[in-house]
Amino acid sequence: MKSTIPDTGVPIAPPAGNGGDRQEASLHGEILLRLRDYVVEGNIAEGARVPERRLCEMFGISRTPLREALKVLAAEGLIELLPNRGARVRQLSQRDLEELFDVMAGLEGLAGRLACEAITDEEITAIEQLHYEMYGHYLHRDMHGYFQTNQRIHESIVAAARNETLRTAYANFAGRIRRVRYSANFARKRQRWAEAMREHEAILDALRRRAASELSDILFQHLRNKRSAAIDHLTEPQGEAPASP
Amino acid sequence: MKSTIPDTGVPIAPPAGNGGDRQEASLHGEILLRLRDYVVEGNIAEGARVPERRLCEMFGISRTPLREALKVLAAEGLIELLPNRGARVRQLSQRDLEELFDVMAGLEGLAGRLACEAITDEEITAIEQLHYEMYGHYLHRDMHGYFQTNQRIHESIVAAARNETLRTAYANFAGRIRRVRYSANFARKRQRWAEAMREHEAILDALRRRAASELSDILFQHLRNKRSAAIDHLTEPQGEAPASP
DNA sequence: AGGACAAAAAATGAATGCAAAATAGCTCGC
DNA sequence: GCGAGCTATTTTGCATTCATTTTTTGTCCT
Repeated sequence: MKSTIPDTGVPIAPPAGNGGDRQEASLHGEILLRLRDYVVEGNIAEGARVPERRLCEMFGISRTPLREALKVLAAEGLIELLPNRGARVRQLSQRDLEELFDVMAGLEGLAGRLACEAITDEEITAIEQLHYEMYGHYLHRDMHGYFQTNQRIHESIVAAARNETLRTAYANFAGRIRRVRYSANFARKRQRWAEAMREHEAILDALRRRAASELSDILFQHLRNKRSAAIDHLTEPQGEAPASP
Repeated sequence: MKSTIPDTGVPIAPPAGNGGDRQEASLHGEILLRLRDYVVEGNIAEGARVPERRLCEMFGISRTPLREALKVLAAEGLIELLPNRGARVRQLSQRDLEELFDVMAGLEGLAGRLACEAITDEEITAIEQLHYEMYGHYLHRDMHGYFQTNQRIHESIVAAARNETLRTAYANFAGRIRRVRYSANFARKRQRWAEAMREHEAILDALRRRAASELSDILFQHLRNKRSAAIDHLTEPQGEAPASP
């Protein structure tokens, strides 16, 4: 059987040797980054307890900085804090997911609107490149590649909005959804896939024309449709995904 | 006796008697709410240090829960945490304000869009009532009343969106801006005021027709114009506010 | 045997203690 | 008189400790 927390047996991680390139002076900041990733990547089951003690050992720290990080993650909506009963990975109901997708849709729509005001031709060209790359993945039925490129496109649009506040909020909500996305890959249906490609064409077109309101609408609808696909997938998960033999 | 708190001699604030109707089981939660209000209401100057020790005495608690609350407020963007140098009230640059207003504009646009899908006739009637009330304030040049009613209208639209996630995010960003709003009251100019009233008419009209995209556009633009007024006000603060010598 | 109650164990929430860093204060030199 | 350098105080960050609460375990009664 498989524990919710993979016991690596490893005597803790290097205190300062952070895996990525980012760095944090304070311990709680470092822990926050690592713990957030740990949760977002789905290392703890939905609704399962977040064991303070275990994590303290795992990170090689005391409870104080860990608990500080937990409070922040709770504020971000990744976990829940039950009084006197510890932290649990937040369970997203179908309604929660719908709400999250709608907020993401709104933020992307906003990003598109703002991007129209500031985006350069070079940036548009770059997005076009990504678009063709994604089309290639689509033709080759490369789900993973498609997904990644798709994400990069949306991130490029958000980046083009030139709004760090928006960027941060977007990343936050994306993290909450990603937790789910790890377990269930949406958009498996061919039909939806083709639709998504057409929508992306429309996005590019509106972007080229810097049609702010129109782009905002299209992006919103695009995410809305993603939402439907995702919810459908959760409702009837046996859709058509031929699991690897 | 019931308290392990070292008697500072100061009566401090009532431990459980919170001013509002909300309640929090845990101390850090309680402190978080109170400290957030304390900062949002502008009790600490922009960029000023947030004195841990002082606040601990003020709330009658130890540093642990206070520091947890500080971490959360930092995550919310209200304060900044400088490594080994304590917390400071976040100083919002003009650019930060622009970004915040744009995000608010996007969220309100989203709220309007979603509201069109779910709002009831009764809710619209209620908003119309508020609108007339606000119009009265406008005619009487009652800035404060106008502001409050205006806020209630926007909150009503957000509420009508039936999206708690959006509501929470909206409240968060609104808090960040409110901190500034306390010090500088925007929209002092008569012209902008009249414009805002007209925009509100258009908002109501679109809402009645459940014209989602249109309402989204109008709300975005409405906030965008508010943004301009605010920024203008900051740029030339000698507008008509007689600062104390 | 099954369930209820009680004691033990563990986990949580908050306070305190301690080392390191930063700020302030002070002396000394120019 | 003024500034550089050193020391002392304060402040921060984290670990540890203590009091409660929850959860588990064991026992007893029906």
